[in-house]
Amino acid sequence: MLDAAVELASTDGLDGLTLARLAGRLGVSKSGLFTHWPDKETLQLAVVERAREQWAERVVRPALEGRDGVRALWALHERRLAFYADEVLPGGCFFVTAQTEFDDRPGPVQDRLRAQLREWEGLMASLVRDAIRAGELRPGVSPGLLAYELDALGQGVVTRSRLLERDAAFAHARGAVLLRLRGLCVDPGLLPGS
Amino acid sequence: MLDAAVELASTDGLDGLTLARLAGRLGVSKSGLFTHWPDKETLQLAVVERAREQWAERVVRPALEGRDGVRALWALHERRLAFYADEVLPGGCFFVTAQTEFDDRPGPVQDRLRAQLREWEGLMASLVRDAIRAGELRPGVSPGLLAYELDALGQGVVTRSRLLERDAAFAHARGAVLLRLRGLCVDPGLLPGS
DNA sequence: AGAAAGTCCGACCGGTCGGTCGTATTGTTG
DNA sequence: CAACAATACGACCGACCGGTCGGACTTTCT
Repeated sequence: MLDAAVELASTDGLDGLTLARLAGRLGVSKSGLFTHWPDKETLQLAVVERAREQWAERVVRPALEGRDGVRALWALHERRLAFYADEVLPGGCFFVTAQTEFDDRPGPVQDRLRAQLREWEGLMASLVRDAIRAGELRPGVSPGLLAYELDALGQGVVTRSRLLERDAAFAHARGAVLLRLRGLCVDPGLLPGS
Repeated sequence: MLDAAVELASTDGLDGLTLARLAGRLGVSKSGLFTHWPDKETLQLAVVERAREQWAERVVRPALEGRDGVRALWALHERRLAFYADEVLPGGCFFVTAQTEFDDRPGPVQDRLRAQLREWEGLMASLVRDAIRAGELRPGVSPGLLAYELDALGQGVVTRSRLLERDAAFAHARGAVLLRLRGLCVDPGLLPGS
């Protein structure tokens, strides 16, 4: 049920997500939605939470299982690109849409999105720290900076694959991170060949 | 006049840009707007065009004057960050908002945004080619890939500086591109020291 | 069986949206 | 001074927004 809402929100935004359209898509009446959520903002918060679960299920968990350090970082990036390429969400990425929409609109929704972004970058930064500690990455690399790079390079593919040449955009997103990680890796064997 | 529209659109999006609110902000009546633009889509197109002019005036032109190659690439990035840091637009960046909003909404507005994005990345890619030809950058670097990297790393700061720690976000955006260009530069003296 | 609680519905509310229209005002031209 | 185009206006339109409300149906508990 919330999955349909996440799909709609990924294309039209959390605000463009209309109660009437969501109801129509679910085959229920608009007032029926109010049985489960008292108002739109509460529904938006539920949608944000569901999007997080979906991201954890389809990107984070499969990428991290059995991996750590640099291999986990790379798997995270590849899973992310696969999530976009498979068009799991029609709008590409819920978080890109929602963060852009709410980055200058204070309130509970922004607070939740901020916390989730912090958690996501924190995950990557901590994987970087693990990799340094394990001797996989050259010491001296800033975890926060590298997390920013990886996230920005991954995020950039969403609009670019839709507005410009799709295949080239994905190739760039993949190649950029691969180049960056290879440059920092003590043992290049941890990363795929090409 | 269109400047006010660009400002509003940078925060609320091209669709969230309401005729009534724009009229109120300009101190004119809503119907007065229809004297100049037949409908909202025409106004949106005019806003997109005005945003391009503003970007050309405040970022591209000052960055390119008297520079070329790597120095021009770096100046482009620093001008871009300054544009964001100075909060020229209350929403941070018109193009980030508009591209995210219209990347899955076909039509004349999307076509225009696509053309502008192509032009922007094309400019950077061609500067990269110039730099290679001039011997400033190591040969073998892909202009398209590097343009993607520079743009993604610059774009990422917009939402991140608003949702996370502002200063850290700008430092990351600056440091990431500086590191990347320094790694490719034959003569590091072309770039600032830190 | 019957009361209570949960679920969902259609009808409706005030407000805002993009857009139209008739009109008043203004500046220009003969 | 009169005629005319340009400009701006308030009033208004149908559509859609988020949200409310009273009633119908179903399930559960006593």
